[in-house]
Parts: sequence; C-alpha cells; structure tokens
Amino acid sequence: MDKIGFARASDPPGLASTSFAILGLLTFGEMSGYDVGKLVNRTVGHFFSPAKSQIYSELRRLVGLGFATERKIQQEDRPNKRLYRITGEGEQALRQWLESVDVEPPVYKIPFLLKLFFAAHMPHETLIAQVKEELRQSREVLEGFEELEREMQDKDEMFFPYLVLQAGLAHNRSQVDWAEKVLAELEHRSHGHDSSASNRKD
Amino acid sequence: MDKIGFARASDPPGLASTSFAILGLLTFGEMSGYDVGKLVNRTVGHFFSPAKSQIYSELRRLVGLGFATERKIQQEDRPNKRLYRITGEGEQALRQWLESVDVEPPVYKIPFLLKLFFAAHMPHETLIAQVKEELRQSREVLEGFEELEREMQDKDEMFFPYLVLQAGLAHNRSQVDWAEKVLAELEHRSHGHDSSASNRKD
DNA sequence: TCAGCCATGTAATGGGTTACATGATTGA
DNA sequence: TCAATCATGTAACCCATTACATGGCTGA
Repeated sequence: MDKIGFARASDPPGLASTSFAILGLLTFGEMSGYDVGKLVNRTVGHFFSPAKSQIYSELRRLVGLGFATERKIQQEDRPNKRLYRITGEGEQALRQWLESVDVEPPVYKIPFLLKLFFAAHMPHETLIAQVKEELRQSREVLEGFEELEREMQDKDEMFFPYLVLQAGLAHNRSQVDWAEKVLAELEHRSHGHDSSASNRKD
Repeated sequence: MDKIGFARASDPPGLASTSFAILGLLTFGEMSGYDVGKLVNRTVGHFFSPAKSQIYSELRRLVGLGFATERKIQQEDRPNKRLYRITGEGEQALRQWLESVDVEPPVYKIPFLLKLFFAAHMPHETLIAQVKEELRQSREVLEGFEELEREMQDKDEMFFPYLVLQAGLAHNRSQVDWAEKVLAELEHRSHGHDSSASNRKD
C-alpha cells in the first residue's frame, strides 16, 4: 500500500507542511524562534506541534530558501536572539502551498487506542481506570477549547482559526461521548454476567 | 512547555508505543514483516501507521530484546522471509506496558486544518474546493468504517477492536458534520454580504 | 532561599519516511 | 502484453524528539 509521497512533482526542495506552519505564523509579524514556539502553543498546537528545536532549524531553512530574513539582536540580561521576518518570496510560497490541491494526509498516533485494542491482555479493572483517566483528560481539553471559543467569538479576524477550533471541539465532544459509553459498557461487564456479552447492535 | 518525556524512569531501552503495536500484533501468531504490514493496515492502521521499513527494524529490535524469535525460511518463487514469534518475555513486556498508567499523549498532525487556519491568505473559491474534497474523503473513510462495523458486529473476540472502531466512527462522523457546516458557512459568505459576517453565536 | 519558570537557544540521538531492488502472478 | 499487485525486504536520508546550557526573575 506504500503511502503516497507528497514532495513529488513540485519544488525540488519540497517543503513539508511543518515548514509552512512556521512560515504561516511568521505572517503575524517579526519574531524569534522562542516567540514562534509560544505562538504554536496558543494556535496550531493541538493539531500540529513541532518540537522547539525543530522550529529553530526550520527557521534557518526558511532563511536559506529566501522565504525569511534573520537579524541578530544583542541582549544583556537575556540570551541573544534572532528575529525572523517573512519575505515577499515567502508569502508567495505560502500562498502557493495553500492553493495547491494536494494535502498531505493526516497522521493520528493515539497510544491509548492501541492499548484498548489489545486490552484483552490486561485486567479489566486496570482498563477501566485507564478509560476513566482518558475521559478526564478529554474533558479537560474540551473545557480549554470552550474557553478559547468564548474568547474568539465575534472577533472577525479570527474567523478561520475559529472554524478550526470548531473542528477540535467537535472531535473532543465526540471522544468524550464515546469514552462515556465505553466506560458504561465496561462497568456493566464487570458486574455479573460477563461471559454472555457480545458486540450486539443495541 | 517542553513536552514531557515518556521513556524516563523505567527500562533503559525504553520502548515506545510503536514497538508495542508490533509486539501486540505478534500475539496473533507467527508472521513475517510483510504480514505485520498487512495486519497493520487492516487493524490499527487508522490511528497508528509505522512505515514498512520501520516494522522490519522494530522486529529486529524485539528479537534483540528477547521479546520475539526469528526463523528464516527459504523460498524459491518468493523472496526468502523471516518469521517472527512472540516469546514469553515478550508477552510479559506487553502486559506490563498495557497496565502501566502512563500513556504517551496522542499526536495529531492535520495539514488540512493548517491550511484552513491560514485560509485568509487564499482565494475563497480555492478554499471551498478544498473543503469539499476534505468532506468527500471523510465520507469515504466513514463508509469504510461502517462496513468494518458490520463485519465485526457480534464477533465476540472482536470486542475491544470494536470499541476502538467506535472511536473512529465517532471521530469521522463529527468531522463530516463539521465540514458540512463549514461548507455551508463559506458558501453563504460567497454570495452577497461578505463584509458584514462575523463569528457570532448562532 | 530555593524551586520553578521566563527567555533563548544548541547538540546528540533516535524515530520514521521515501526511494531502491527483485521476480512471480494476475487482471485489463 | 503490460501495468499493477503480491511478496519480501534493505539503504539512505531527514524529520523530530529529548537532553543539555545559561542566567535572571518571581512566587512560596
């Protein structure tokens, strides 16, 4: 099945979407690698989270390609820093990427589901505890999103980020609902008649 | 914010969940790397998909740790192969991982949402086309899941995989609904009064 | 007064991907 | 008859993560 590649018939350097994430954030203004990291956390972090050090190397790469410029700032109390600014070429590259029809397929890596998949090999009680913990975490994330939603409401310049947030909200709500059902089902199974259960359509 | 690490105060080799995914699949019986790849596609592939070559290196690693054994099979018409079988130690390691409370946090990497986040930099029409395409794909995946659901229904040994599948179904349904709303909103905006829109609570 | 966070990054290492090989079989 | 798929894997490379550094500030 050999996953299709996405750096193919286009630019030879073939930037991946991580680079564009950072390039996109640079449209917010000139900033340091550290600033980019902070911005990532508050914006695209929930569906795209490069490690700090990768941010720095991506920034250098963007400079190398002419998509950003760098200028060094000496500081005394803080470590020196480099400020990056997107160039016209960079903006053009961003737009080109946005408009291109090929989108890299999403990647989901969810260790919890992996555990559940193999849960036949673990004690029932342990599983229940883990589902509860998962549920707790999902609810927590959901609350954070709802808070964000209130903040973004009616802010016109946030229109697209708001739509993205809606996707996150929908996802988390669906996972909370799901986890509740799973938990109920598992707890039901703990009591009494556990040998006659089956995946029947309710 | 420096992501917390998950190979910390435990076994020095510190296997990541990818290794356990493969170890878990080996509980289904002795098989080749190629077989593991096939199984991945049909089982955990939607929330965990290592590349082929990684499967091979993980298998070798598992052998090195004593969690699996390898035996070579000569073949004439096909390339030779190596068959891997989980060991008692491997089963124990798997169980230990399953029971441990720490779960690695999930990773979501969704380039489409990234594009949407920055969609202010692209033409409205292009965006609409891309949302449509995304919607189409989500529906396709959803149908595949629904098919799988029918196949797994009432199969008792599929109880946990069935629960996992439910998570996938819930997720995809939520994303289809979301995409439909987004599309409606965007199309509404194309016609007429586009300058007065805002993220108001409906 | 001391742990922890702010602020800024670099170095080392590993996880994971795409590209490369090979020969038989099957469907259009 | 020719491309696609099955069947099996290796080699090369890059993306990404965790660990390491450093010094001032801030809250308990």
